[in-house]
Amino acid sequence: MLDPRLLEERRDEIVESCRARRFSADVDATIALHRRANALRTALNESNRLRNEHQKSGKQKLDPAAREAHTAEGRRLKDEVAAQEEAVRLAEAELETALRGLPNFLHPESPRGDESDFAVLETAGQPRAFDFEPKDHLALASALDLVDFERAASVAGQKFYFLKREAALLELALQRFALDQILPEGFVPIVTPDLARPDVIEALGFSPRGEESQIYSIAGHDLCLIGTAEITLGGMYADSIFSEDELPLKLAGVSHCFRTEAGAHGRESRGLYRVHQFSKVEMFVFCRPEDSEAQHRELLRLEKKIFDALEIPYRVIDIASADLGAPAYRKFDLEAWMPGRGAGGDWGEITSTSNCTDFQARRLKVRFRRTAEGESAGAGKKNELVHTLNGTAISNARAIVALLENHQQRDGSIRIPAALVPYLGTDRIGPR
RNA sequence: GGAGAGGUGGCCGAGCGGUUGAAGGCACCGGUCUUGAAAACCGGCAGGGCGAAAGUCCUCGUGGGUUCAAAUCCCACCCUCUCCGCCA
Repeated sequence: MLDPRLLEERRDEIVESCRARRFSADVDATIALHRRANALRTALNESNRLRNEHQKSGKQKLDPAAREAHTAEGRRLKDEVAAQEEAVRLAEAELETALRGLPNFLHPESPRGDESDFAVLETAGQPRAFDFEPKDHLALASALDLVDFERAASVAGQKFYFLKREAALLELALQRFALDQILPEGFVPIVTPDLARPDVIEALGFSPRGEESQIYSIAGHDLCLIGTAEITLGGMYADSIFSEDELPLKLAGVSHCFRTEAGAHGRESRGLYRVHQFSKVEMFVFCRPEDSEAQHRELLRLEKKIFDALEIPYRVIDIASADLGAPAYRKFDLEAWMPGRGAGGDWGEITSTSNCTDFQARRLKVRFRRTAEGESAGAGKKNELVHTLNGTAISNARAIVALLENHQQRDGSIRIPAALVPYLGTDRIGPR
């Protein structure tokens, strides 16, 4: 959520952000709502002040007639305040709804345009030149008996899967491998709940309800399955105040992720690429505003480190404005080369890292206290909102796709990159 | 799921229906003292809205209610803890 006080001051930027993200939102109407809510709030304050004064005067001894008059006036003031409170409540609710429709500011360097208008920041590794016809991960996994979509469909439905044999171990190995890559950087490893309350999900900027929702709801309970540990990790510190020396706080969340993939049919989504459930190690950072850009680069660096070690070619893209979503100020994705994707191979998203600045922190009420360095007085400093960032360390289903397709051998076996061998316990899967 | 206890400021913890936005302690900040640090002592210090400021308003889990007046009384809900049951 944006700071309503910045609406007028930075109106043009917000309008530009809406346009660039293809958000239809009325910024000027929101400004008007903010003004109206403020005016009503100020009027209510004045009424409250009068009421407080009246109440104080009621503490003295009064003769019966005066007491009766006083009580009557007290009732009148009470009713007046109640009416104004209702008006304020409505106005503020309206403002909040409008505010929720506004996206974050846009990083000046984020490419403007649609999904396909991303900028390629760099490419690492070379797509492998095969001396045989490479298969896609589904063919490879079927031949090696690593997945079972058919039986999963009968158990849970389409787009669920059983991972079998080395694939099951690979899932666990990748998680621990990814954790070991980032823990030395100061991340606290955390296994989070896989469910969360709708209000937490909303506070992080996701929509738990509605036709288009990517979020599963639990029938009979006020709970949803999380789409990412970003939700639980962000919610973990909702309504808290850090001291400056606690920042940056870096969390490495391990969770399952669930997505309805509503409206995703027909897109390139064979096999494990787009599924309803996968597990993920997610990095989440709370930091000072002045540090968030550097932290964003740091998350990107760690993502690259992980896929470098997995010997998977990838490119880094700077996501274009219309593909950014509401909370992200800027977003970088890693796209791995997937030889089995499309006709002759294609890039496929494997990680994503976003700087959400204070957009999530505002609704979550995550703040920090500066330790008053240099300031003369030291007192009277306001607490500030932190910035939040998130980034994928490893997202399992897609990491497995990339591993199988990139490291397949002529005989149908899969070479395991050296860095992963200690975790998986073998340097090769198959042939069978 | 059943029974009981409880949710107060960054943390711990007091709080007769009005004098309590809140005692006390810890932490933190400033100062005195000290070669320096510690200790001791003095002072400051909840969060948020509106406002240039003075100031003013709101907030004692959440939402209702009683009252001229609620952190204090009543109701509902949420959460935590203890015991019992069930269970990987």
